[in-house]
Amino acid sequence: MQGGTFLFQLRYFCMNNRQNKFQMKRGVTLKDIAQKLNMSVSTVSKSLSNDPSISPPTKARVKKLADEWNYIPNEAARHFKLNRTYTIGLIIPNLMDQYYALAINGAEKVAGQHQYNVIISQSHEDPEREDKIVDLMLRNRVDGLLVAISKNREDMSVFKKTTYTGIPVIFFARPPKEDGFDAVISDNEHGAFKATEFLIKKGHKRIGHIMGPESMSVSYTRMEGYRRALDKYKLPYNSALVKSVDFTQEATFSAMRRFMKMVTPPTAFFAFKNYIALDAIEYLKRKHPAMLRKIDFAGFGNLPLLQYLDHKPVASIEESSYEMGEEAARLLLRTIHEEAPEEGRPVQHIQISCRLLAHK
Amino acid sequence: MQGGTFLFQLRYFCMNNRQNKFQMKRGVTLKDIAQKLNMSVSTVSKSLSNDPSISPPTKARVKKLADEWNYIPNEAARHFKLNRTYTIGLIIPNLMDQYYALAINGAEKVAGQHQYNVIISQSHEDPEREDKIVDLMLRNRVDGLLVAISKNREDMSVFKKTTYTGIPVIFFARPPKEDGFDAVISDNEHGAFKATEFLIKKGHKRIGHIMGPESMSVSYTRMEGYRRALDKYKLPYNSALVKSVDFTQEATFSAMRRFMKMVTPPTAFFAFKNYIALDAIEYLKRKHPAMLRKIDFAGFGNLPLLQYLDHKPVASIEESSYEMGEEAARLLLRTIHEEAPEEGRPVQHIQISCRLLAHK
DNA sequence: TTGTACGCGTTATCAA
DNA sequence: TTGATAACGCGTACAA
Repeated sequence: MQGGTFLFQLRYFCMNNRQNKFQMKRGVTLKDIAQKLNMSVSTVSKSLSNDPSISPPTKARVKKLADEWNYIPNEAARHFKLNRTYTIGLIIPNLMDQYYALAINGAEKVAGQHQYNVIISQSHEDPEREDKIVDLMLRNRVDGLLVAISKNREDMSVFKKTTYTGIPVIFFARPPKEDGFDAVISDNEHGAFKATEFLIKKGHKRIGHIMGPESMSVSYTRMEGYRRALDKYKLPYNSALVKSVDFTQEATFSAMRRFMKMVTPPTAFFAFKNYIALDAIEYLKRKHPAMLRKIDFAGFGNLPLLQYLDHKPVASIEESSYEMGEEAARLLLRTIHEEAPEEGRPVQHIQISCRLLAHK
Repeated sequence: MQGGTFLFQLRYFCMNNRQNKFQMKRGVTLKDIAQKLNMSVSTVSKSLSNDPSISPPTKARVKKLADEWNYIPNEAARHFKLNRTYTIGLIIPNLMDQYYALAINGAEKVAGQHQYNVIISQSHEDPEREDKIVDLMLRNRVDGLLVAISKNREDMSVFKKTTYTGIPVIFFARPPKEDGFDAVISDNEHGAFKATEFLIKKGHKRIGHIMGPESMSVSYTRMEGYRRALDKYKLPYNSALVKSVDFTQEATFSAMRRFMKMVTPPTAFFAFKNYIALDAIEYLKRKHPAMLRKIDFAGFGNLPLLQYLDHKPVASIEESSYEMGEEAARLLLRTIHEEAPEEGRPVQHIQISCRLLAHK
């Protein structure tokens, strides 16, 4: 059924010539097959789904023609009837961040295992854009939403609305500040603790923290871990050693400038994430090359690109974002398949533990 | 219309209590609104689409209730009727490659501008998996396909079938070996020429080429550019200086091992792409640290991560993958909206020119 | 063993 | 100005 079939296909399409491109036939339907074979649509439908009530010869005829005509079942129609699209929407800040790319892989895997499609969209850290994406996805009737919210998100009403409408939303990586939402997150506090502890054990007494944006709750959680580590090892906490950045290179440069201007700058930094640490290292390269080898960094995110770097963090907190994507998707599917989502259900939280990874 | 509305929503959902979770109502419909207001569905539909034949008071009543009940139009149903899903499928080898991540951004932008959704899937360089993805996407009736084929793809029949069925396919970045397919690609030969020329002008006389997989046509195109540059500058072409790899680190290491074993190893390399150059540099770091500063690399792909590297290629060929994604999506949408796709149409090719980018 | 009828949410057409 | 009806592709309960 190679070339010949294709030509036949072409003829077939030419036959039902509809002028309007928007009404153009886009694929063979059960009806087409039924007409050709002089039988009813339901017989064709049953034949193709191997219904035992259909006689083998009939089945054979149907399957033969379906094959020749290259029939492809229309899942959209099937789902339409079921009132579900078997599609989940995935909203992330940025595809270029390998962390999210990995999480997507995990989510896609789980979704695929359950015959779900995934549609991905990026907020580019813009809450307004995020709102539009949610709206678009709801219009397209995704069965659920997987969201790593943009860093400046304040108003959670869109997501509340979504949940109340019966479309479950699972947050991952970046939980909302507000309580009451299902979420899958890393064990951020413990990870931060371990990273800081690693630096302390390496002998550092004065450790700075390049904190994440103040608009994100994770920033505080990680800061708390940093603080707990200092406490445990009887090091003083000094708020001057904590500076918040917004992920832009400029912000990190500016923070580093202020750090390095101090009378006694920190000898090590725990960074909210390693993309930030890389910018901080870049700053040292440009402005304080002599310090490069004296200052240690540790941060979240064991990025594949780290392997190529000469100057890199001494330790990373491996966040298992692939696993997080998997877990988030699993939780979402579970929620989707739950009975009676109207009933009150406890908020679900899943924590993925982090691993400390010393480099070199 | 905050909290109160939501509660109402809840009650609303509880009222039509259907046991079966698969038949559960998932959102307010036109019918619901029509029933409540004692009018026909068509009136409601027209009111919401601002049909001039509906009286302003009626429109107002409808819109008010639609708002209160938080009506969200069901695009799936709408598309179902129109026989199109306003969704395009995007198949790439790997999301972790920033090159594709950027291309996706470009494609998404253009698709979004035309109210199209994008569903993304990764082949992970596995043709079989790619086949399954195509099948799945066709079952879901995407309106068109954007594909960067996996490196080992030999049999193009799936895509032929797709095209003949009336679903346009645009290839990008990696065109098929076979002719006859629409594609958007970089000006690979010229890019390769410029990269090699750059190395020559830097004084190198013995330039190796770490070639891409032999299964990919682009590999030959880039090799041709390399060869043309040698020719132009009267340097001898030596097939021993060309070694093909398959993107794995092991393959690149092995190629470099053979290169460095030569009596006079190359003093510079033109790499099929910079991810390969990075592995080659990594090899030198481990095995020939002394040579690190003496050997130059140039390759395709100006990756954002390059900025953080100490040892990096001296030049990159900027492929404008964002632009390529845009162009590919544009071409696809144009093809989708074409009248009479049955008619013979010349194969469409778009070339994106590359820019040489010297680093540091 | 096969066919008929219906419904999913929406829009377009035609009738009232 | 509004309403009734058909249609999109499919599955299924029920009738023949």
